[in-house]
Amino acid sequence: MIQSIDRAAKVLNLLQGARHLGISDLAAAMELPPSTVHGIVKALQAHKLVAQERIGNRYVLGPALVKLSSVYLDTLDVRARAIRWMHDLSRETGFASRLGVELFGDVLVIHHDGRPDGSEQMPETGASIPSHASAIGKVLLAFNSEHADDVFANPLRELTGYTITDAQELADDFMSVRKNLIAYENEEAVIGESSIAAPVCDSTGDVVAAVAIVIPSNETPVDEATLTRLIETARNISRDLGTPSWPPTPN
Amino acid sequence: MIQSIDRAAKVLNLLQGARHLGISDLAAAMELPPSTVHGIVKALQAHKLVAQERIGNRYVLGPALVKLSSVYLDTLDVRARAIRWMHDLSRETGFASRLGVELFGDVLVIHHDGRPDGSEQMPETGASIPSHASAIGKVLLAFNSEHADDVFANPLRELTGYTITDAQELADDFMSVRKNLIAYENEEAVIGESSIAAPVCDSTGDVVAAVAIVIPSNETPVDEATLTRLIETARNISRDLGTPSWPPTPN
DNA sequence: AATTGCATTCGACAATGTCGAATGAACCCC
DNA sequence: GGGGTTCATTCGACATTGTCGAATGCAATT
Repeated sequence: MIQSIDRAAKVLNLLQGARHLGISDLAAAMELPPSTVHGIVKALQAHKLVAQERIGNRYVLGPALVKLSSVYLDTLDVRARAIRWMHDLSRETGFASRLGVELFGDVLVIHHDGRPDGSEQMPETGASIPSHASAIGKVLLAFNSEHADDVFANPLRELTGYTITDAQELADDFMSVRKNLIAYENEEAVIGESSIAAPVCDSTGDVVAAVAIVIPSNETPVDEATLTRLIETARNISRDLGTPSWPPTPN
Repeated sequence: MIQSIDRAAKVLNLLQGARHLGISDLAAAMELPPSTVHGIVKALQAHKLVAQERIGNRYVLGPALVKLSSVYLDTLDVRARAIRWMHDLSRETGFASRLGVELFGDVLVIHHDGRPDGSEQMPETGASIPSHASAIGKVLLAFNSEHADDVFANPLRELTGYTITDAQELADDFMSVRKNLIAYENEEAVIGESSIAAPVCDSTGDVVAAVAIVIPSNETPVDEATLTRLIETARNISRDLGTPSWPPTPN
C-alpha cells in the first residue's frame, strides 16, 4: 500500500465526516506533523479534490469529486438498466424507489426516483445508510455472507427505537429474505419512513444491488400487488443484466 | 507536489475519460512502468476510489467517489440556498433550471431542477460543459478574468455549427453579459437546446456560480417576464449568501 | 498444448516524501 | 493599537518509501 496515497484517502475521508477542517485538525486526527499533512492537502488541492474555503483557511472536499462520481454512476451497468424499470415502478405504485449497493458496510444509494406526485424532492443519490437498518442492506447482507460477517463484527448501532440491534434477530430476518426475496424495514432508520427491498443480480449470478420502495409509515402495509411489482422490477433489471439464474442463490 | 498523489489523481482522471482501462493502458498513457501504476491503482482500490470490473481485469472508478461527491455538494452553501429558489423558478417558468460552477475551464453542473411537466428526467448534476458553449460559462468568464484567460489560452472547440469559436466574438459577448447580467446561448452546445444564465455572488462579492434556465429551441425566444424572473432568482440566491453588492462587479 | 498478452509479485536502489524548526500571517484580547 | 497566541506555510537534511525492471503467474486464444 502506497503510504502517501493511503494518507490522501484518509484526508478525504476525514473531510467527508467533518465537512470543514484545518491543517492542524487533520494533523491531529491522523497523528502526523502538520507539515506532512499540508503537503498531502496541497497535492489534492491541485487536482481540486479538496478546496480551501474562501473565508478562513480550512479545507473542504473539492468539485472534481462531482465529475468523477458522475462518471462512475454512468459506467454502472446496473444503474443504467435500473433507471427505466424504477421509473415505471414509481409511477405505477406511487412510491419513491431507490437502488443501493454496498460500501464499507453501509448501503450507498446510487439512484433515486421520486414519488410521481410532484412534491419537492431532495436528491438522495449518494446518501448512505447503515446496512442493518435498511431494507436494501438486509437484502445485500442476506445474499452475501462476506458483507454480513463484516457487519456482525461490530455492534449494531441504534438509529431509532425500532432499529434491530440484536445480531440473532437480524440473522433470523435474513432467512425470510432469502426465502421470499423481500426484505422489510419499518422505521428502523428514520421515524415515519419504511421500506421494502428485493435483490438484483448481474451476469455472474451474484446479488450486486437491491431495489427498494420507500413508504411513509402511515401508508403501510402495502398491498400484495405492490410487492409483486417490486420483485418483478428486480427480476427485470437482473434479466437485463444477463443473470444466469433466478431466484438468486446466497453466496 | 507529492508525486504519488499526483499520479493517483491522474489515474482517476484517465478513468474518468476512458471509463474502463487495464493496468497496461494506464501505464502507456502515463508513460510509467506497469508495476508502478499497479501499486497506485491498488492503493486507490483499497479505498474503493477505483474498482476492478467483475469480469475481466480492467479498472473503473469506484463507489467511494459517490459518497465524497454527495458530501461535497451538501457542504456547498450556494447550492443549499439555490435549491429552493430554483425550484420556484422552474415551477413558475416551466423550464428546467441548472446551477453551475467553474471546474478546469469547464462548467460543472452542481444542481438541476427538472421541468415541472413530469417527463422522465435524466439527472444532470455532475455533467460538465465547455464554458464557451454554455450560458453559465459565459457568465462565469465574463465576471472572472482569470478563468477567461485560461479559456482564451486554448482554441475554442466547436460542438455544434453554432458554437462560438472566435475569441473576439466571445469577448464581445461578455461585454453585454456584464452590462445586462444575462448570458445567452443558442444551440451552441447541443442542437435543439438553448439556455440563459445570470450570475450568483457570495459574501465576498465575487461571482462564484451561475443559474440558468434550459429552453427547447422551438420555445425561444422567451418573454421579458421570464428573464426578469431569472435575474431575480440569481439576486435572491446572492442575497441569501450575503453578497455585499448587487449588481456584481467584474473581477 | 503452446503461445501471447496481460496483471501481479519481489527485491535492490535511490529518488522521494517526511519531519522539525523557522517563518509568516491573521486574529483576539488586553 | 500593540503584544501574544494560534494557525498555515516554507525550507532543507535525512532516511524512509516508492519506484523500477525482471521474473512469475494466470488465462484466453489459436
